[in-house]
Amino acid sequence: MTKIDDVARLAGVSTATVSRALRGLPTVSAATRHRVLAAAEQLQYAVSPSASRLAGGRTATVAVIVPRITRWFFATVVEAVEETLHESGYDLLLYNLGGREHTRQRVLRTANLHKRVDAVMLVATPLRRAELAALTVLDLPGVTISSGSGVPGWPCVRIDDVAAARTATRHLLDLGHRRIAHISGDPDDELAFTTHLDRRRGYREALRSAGIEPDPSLDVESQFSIDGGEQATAELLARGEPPTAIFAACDEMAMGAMSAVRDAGLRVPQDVSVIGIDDHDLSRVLGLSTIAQPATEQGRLAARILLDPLGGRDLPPLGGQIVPRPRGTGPAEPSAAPVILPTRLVVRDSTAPPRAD
Amino acid sequence: MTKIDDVARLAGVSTATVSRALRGLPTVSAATRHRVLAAAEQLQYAVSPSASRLAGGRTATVAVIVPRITRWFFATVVEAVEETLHESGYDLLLYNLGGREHTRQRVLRTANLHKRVDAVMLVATPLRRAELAALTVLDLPGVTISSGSGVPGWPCVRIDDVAAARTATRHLLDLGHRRIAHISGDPDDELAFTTHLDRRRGYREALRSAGIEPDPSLDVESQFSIDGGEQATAELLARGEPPTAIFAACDEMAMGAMSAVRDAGLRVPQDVSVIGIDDHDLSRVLGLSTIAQPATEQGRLAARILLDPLGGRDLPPLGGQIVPRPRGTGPAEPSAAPVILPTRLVVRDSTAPPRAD
DNA sequence: CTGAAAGCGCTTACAG
DNA sequence: CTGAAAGCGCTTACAG
Repeated sequence: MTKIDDVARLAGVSTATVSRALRGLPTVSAATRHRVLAAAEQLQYAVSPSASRLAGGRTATVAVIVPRITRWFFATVVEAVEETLHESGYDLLLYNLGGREHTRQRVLRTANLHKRVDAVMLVATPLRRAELAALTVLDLPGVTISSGSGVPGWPCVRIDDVAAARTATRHLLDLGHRRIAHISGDPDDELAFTTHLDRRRGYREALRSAGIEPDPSLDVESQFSIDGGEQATAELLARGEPPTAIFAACDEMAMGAMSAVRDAGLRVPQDVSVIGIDDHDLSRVLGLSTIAQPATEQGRLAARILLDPLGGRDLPPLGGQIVPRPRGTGPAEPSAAPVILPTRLVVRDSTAPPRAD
Repeated sequence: MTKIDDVARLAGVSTATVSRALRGLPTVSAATRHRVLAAAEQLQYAVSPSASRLAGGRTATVAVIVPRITRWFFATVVEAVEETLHESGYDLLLYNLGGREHTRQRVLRTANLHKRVDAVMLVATPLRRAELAALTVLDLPGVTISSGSGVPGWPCVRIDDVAAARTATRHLLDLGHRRIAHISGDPDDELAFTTHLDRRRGYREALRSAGIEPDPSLDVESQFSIDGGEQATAELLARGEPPTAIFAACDEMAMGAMSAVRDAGLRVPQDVSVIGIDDHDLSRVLGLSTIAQPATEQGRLAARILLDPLGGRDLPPLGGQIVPRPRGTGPAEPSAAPVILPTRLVVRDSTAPPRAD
């Protein structure tokens, strides 16, 4: 393979000049740059990332850590992040925790991230104390999306989960429901996934605002998945007097709920209304009412916030309609407020007034 | 940060010995290894990947290229690949083509992959001539999953798309359908995505075997997505005499088809039967009949086939029930036959005999 | 089994 | 605007 020396020789300049010209540094004359580019082109020269990283001290790589790439929200976020990162010349190292403890321990360790990436993006993965310490040692920049407890010094992009849950619950209340169940979060969740806690809080707040004391027997914990929603709902329907409406903590659970309601011989929404949070690709097809959250925008915005101080190539300046607050030019302030993106109630066919009996 | 010299000094050995001990090379005495490990532990030493890659000539990184990470099949494959790769100490660089031509040109170029990865995994992305040439120059090992035209010298893991489509169509024929429509693949597909061509072929073969000449007006092209399935079906139902059954090239299209059938005031399966291919997570919930394909197994197997000659760490030997043929110890033979994984007809509620009118 | 030394292929002060 | 030289932090023959 051709190396930088070959290009230097052909262009009749030093390797330092080749390096500068190829990276577009301003301190190269137009004529020289032109010759270097032509030589590199002719020789099909491609820089060695390892050598460049070792000498330059930056990897132009970001670690993106998600709980499960197969879930709608995470896949959608990653798709947006991938595009933004690659546009700016950054590589994306994907880590899928998959609920496996040993994976988590391997990934979120000083040794793994050290010198491997310039920054970390953590999606819906609140850190434990030891993990936080490991990252602190590295002093890496990073950004979190939808993470309960943020990382000190890292910006955070998210929605207001409490408000989203409140809106969903209120929609059911407005329709006249009083027995409103909630299905949510991993009970044995070692991973401290806090999203479902916020959503439960919003659910309870909305009920109390309506003068209803939350009924623990209408609050079932399960997995954040289709199967989880199905199981939780089956359990709910088996317990004495069934609810007239179910607020599921995410659309995938809501889909499982719809399925379980039908399996029990009941109809959605005539017998049981169902609402979720997300606006999953399939929610429209299923007629599922939901609180839409902007997954693509969260991914894109988080990636740009991350890249901004790193100085990505070809990155258009931050600003425009999606950024709700002005940002300084330096690194993010330690206690920067999270960037909250808006959600929106989408009413479809899965919610209706309770039967009048 | 602590470097290899620090560890060497503390352990009282040379850096060469530290390097060998840390990588588990056999030519280190137990006592020395022990001292080195203790020193590394004490200093919290983590090797610099860039330095190691530059000196060692291998990156321990694999590029995984998928059309769209947000689709069920690709997300599921990537999840399995990620686990297998990381278990073996390899990094996963994710590339999501996303149907964007410029992304594709950037990724599948000699310059991008050169020295960045040790191998490439190409999922459902048949290569064009120029791209093939670019990869050939690199002489990189690789593996393809579900790629129409393979890459010479690269093993391929896939299902038999023609047979899967034949089975789906035959299921509809067996139920008594005669007017069977097919909805499939991207018409303006610059990406040469050949999966839909194979599936169409299977559809036509099955019809002909049953003495039915395929009716072009029952064969509609669209996008490989929910929306695509919806549009194609709407179009189909608007054209004169509607079909009594629809075979969709993938489950996502089938879901769109179910939705469109209902939007047209018809019932599934009473008025129109629908079947897809995949066994998407949601297919069970939707009661969608389908041809199940093993996405996780394809990903895992392809990753292991890739890693086998590269010599991944901690990789259990290939073999066991999922590998249908014995493999040599050397690199894959140029003309190795594709590894075909089995599919399975799953009958649910979306297919039934046509109405007798 | 272990070490001294070269070398991997770049980038970065520094000097001019 | 450009070049000579050092250095990034490892691994790998080679020699012992």
